[in-house]
Amino acid sequence: MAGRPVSNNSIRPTLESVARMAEVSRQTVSNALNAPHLVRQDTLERVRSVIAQVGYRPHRGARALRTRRSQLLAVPVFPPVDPIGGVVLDTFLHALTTEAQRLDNRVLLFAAGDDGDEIRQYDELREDHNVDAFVLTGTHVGDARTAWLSERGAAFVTFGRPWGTVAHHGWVDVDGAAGTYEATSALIDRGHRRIAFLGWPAGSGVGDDRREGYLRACREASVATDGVQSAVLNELAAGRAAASELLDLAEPPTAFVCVADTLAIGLWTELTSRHLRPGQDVAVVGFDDTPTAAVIGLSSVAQPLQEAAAACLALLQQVLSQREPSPLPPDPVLLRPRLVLRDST
Amino acid sequence: MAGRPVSNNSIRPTLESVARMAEVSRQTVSNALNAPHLVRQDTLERVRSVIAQVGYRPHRGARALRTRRSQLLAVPVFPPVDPIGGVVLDTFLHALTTEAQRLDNRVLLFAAGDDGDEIRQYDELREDHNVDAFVLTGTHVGDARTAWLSERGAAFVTFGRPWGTVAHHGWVDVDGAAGTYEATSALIDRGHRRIAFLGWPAGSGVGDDRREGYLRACREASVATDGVQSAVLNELAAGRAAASELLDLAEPPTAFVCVADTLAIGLWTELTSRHLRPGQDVAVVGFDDTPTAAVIGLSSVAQPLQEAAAACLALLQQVLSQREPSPLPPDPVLLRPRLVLRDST
DNA sequence: CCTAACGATTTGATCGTTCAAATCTACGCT
DNA sequence: AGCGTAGATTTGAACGATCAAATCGTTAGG
Repeated sequence: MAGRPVSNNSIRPTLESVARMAEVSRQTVSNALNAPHLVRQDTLERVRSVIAQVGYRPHRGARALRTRRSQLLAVPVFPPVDPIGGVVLDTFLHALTTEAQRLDNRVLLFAAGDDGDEIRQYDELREDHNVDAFVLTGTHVGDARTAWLSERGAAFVTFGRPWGTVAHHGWVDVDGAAGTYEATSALIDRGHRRIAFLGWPAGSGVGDDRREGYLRACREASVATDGVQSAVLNELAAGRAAASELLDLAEPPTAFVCVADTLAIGLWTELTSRHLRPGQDVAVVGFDDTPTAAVIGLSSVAQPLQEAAAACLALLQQVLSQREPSPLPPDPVLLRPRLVLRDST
Repeated sequence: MAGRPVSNNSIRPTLESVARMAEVSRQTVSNALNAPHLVRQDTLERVRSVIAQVGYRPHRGARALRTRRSQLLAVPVFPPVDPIGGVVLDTFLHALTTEAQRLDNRVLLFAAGDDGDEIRQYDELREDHNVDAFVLTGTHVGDARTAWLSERGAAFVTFGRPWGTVAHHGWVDVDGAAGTYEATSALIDRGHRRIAFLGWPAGSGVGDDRREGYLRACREASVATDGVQSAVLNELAAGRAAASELLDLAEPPTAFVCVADTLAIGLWTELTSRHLRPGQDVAVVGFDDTPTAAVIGLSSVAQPLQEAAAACLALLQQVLSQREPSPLPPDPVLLRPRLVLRDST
């Protein structure tokens, strides 16, 4: 049975102490760890056995000081706003943390208000904390943050496309249009010909993208879309009000595609108050596959957040592996979301 | 006179470079920063002006290597489970991050499954990452984590009482009983004499505590509690089912106190499906004041999460300021929650 | 036989800071 | 003058790792 790490002196083993014990030099131990191919086989085994025996683990602070690499990833947290959809970012954060751990990295959190504040944080995190890279979320039109980071040659990826500009950096995103296209198509396949879209006001990137998928599916199937599109803020009450209006039409929709679960659930409350049963009387599909959707049986388009997080880290590894800030960014990753069908469809 | 205008572009200023420029030694600059009282007034000013001029900021990695203090706080993240109540921990995490930043610290995230896994993470975070302290959430009966940390003299606080044992460590918690007591009393004041409690199964610490407040308020007002108490898992569906049962009683409750918003909302769905209007036909009070509660107009008991986070950091500062692990922990902090009355009461 | 080349290993310097101890200066006191 | 002392400042040595260059031992080539 392999020996468990022996706590010899309560004093933490260092490269030096391991070296003495294995009767080699510091650097050989270091090589055994970081560049094993430079070490002769028998020496390697001897060193490794001592390392295992004393339970040596390199001190990351010391390493960071020398290499200027901290193995730290900075990620922002936001004040909770959206009661339903907020969980998306939380899930992403959790996935990112897990993935980072797998790659022997860690996530350093920071809180920021506006973009300017966030940029100030970047500066501090880079300069003082030696953070290797950043993951940005919530990219928007005219994003000042990416420009700032690019100028300084900082490594970063965004979860979200660089809306409206050419990408000078790596990014990962979910193909929202593909998601709503699939959702809408599924409704059409089930015979619906009057399909409404509960969306956000134009100009939001994400919202426009998701609406596009709905429109394309309808166009291809020659389903009319006039008068059955709403554009409201991402709030339960707003969703409910918009839904109410659509249901009052002379020819009300038989199905709804929603830009987000938050709006879908707003619609849901309106339906139940009208004694309309979701799924039987009116079909509904949301977006984001929040836990709430799962609980109430709402069909929804699920973002592959785990994969998105993994992709972000893969891109970062790619960027970080290059010595100097590369002029051309890595290929962006666009992930396909998955339609989760439940009782509401 | 000052030396020639050194164009130290692009290269980060260090103690050494600042020292040269101010014509003093490294250590004097260090003292100017960390122990100004050791430096003569005029020297201090000279040094400070150079620091400001070149924008010097100490390198935290180097400092950490020497002082064995990283200014880092490790906090766990959990996979999102509770769609409604999960936001509580998120809010707490955000508050913690903000507070930590104010105190020139940062939050390092880690993901863990079970307690054993979490303990393995502690080890790594302490030994390899030099993390100064931990904040634990979700304390439970027979918690293995606190014992492990205490044994090793690690600095930590828990957000949540050490249920069932004597505290060997600092903790911050919210007085759940006080919250449900206040909620129940408010219902009694409004004339309710048949008040149900939607709670969790016994043995959960938090759940028992909150139930206790309800029981005390009823006892003091001679309101009966037999047959109107449920104990179910923290899920919407479970809450709804339990509520349904209670509403079917010969003499159904006119008011509900719920151990969590999740159950309250489960009850809510049952009410609306029975055409009972919350607030008018049946009074409801939840717990946690989640955004969902705010949206639908559900009265709820709000935890002061911002203050809780601040209190956690205050306790940690206290613990960390002592040279050696103190035998007696700092005074625990028990915060009073706040009853937020809305339409449902 | 000499030397070049290569693989394996060691040595010295360095990252930027703080700790611990040494030095220097000025001043008051006998 | 000599001495002790406190305050201000400097010096050398860590902290624990990696980088860059030097060294050593072997082997192959001419």
